[in-house]
Amino acid sequence: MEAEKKIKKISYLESLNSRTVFDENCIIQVSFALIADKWTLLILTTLMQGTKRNSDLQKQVIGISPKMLSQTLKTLLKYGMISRKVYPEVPPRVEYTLTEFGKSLVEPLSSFYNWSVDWEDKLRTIYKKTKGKK
Amino acid sequence: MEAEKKIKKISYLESLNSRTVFDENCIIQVSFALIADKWTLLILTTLMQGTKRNSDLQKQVIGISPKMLSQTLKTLLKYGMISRKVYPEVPPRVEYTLTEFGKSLVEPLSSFYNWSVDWEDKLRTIYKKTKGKK
DNA sequence: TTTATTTACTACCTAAAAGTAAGTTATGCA
DNA sequence: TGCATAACTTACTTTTAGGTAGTAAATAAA
Repeated sequence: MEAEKKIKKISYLESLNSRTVFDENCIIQVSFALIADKWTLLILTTLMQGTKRNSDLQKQVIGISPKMLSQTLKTLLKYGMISRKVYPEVPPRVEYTLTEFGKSLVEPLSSFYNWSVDWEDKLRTIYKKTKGKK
Repeated sequence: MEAEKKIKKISYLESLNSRTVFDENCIIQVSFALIADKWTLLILTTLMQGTKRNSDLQKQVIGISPKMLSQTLKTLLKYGMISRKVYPEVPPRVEYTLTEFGKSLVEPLSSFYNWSVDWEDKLRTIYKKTKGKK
């Protein structure tokens, strides 16, 4: 990224004054309300690798139930973040792909991924201590 | 950011092969399990503005209940992402500040913030349609 | 016609998250 | 001691997330 663009980008957050209110009129609260949950972010991250079938996702996103997978895909479809293509085959084949809107999340999600890698030891220690419970 | 660093950073995600499994041994699943929820991310984003008191956060993070605020702050304290300083005054004053670990989230959170601003119209349309319900 | 296979949906249930409201602690000073 | 106030906690209730199991659609091949 060019230094110029970087400066512009960080400035959004720095432009907030200390009395900025984060309500539903604030776009960051809106976006967190829509996508800030574990399964949604994991599925989006997985789809960044490319087109996937339902069964691929079921294999890759360990721990997700078939119901949550279908439900989350349906929501992302409704949001326009993924597209769905059905192949008239037997057995049926359905493929999910990120739309341009979905792909726009590559940067924030990569950023989170990098952060996780950088702080891996610390994060694992916390996770063990809390056993995933907050 | 220098182009070199940028390349290194994006490569974490690109280095995954298409059969990578996202289970609890995968660091991205661990980090999402710990912090991927609306209130946690909103409080962290707010604290990126600097030190805040409980009552400041209550005023800025619209919609959060006092219980959720206390609870989330307690969790972040346990994670070592924020520090807590009590001033022996009347009435009591307690200030919360991001630790170095907490500050390390500036980049991913800024990235999300920028994304939200870039897609503001689309996000608001979705939010209205769904009324925040998934 | 029956079978096989993937996807998706529904109904029912349990567990966890989160809201409400009331009460408690901590604090320094009068 | 009593007070005033911010910060915090607890008990209770409601809401939402999530799991399991069963079923249906699709259709080519047996």
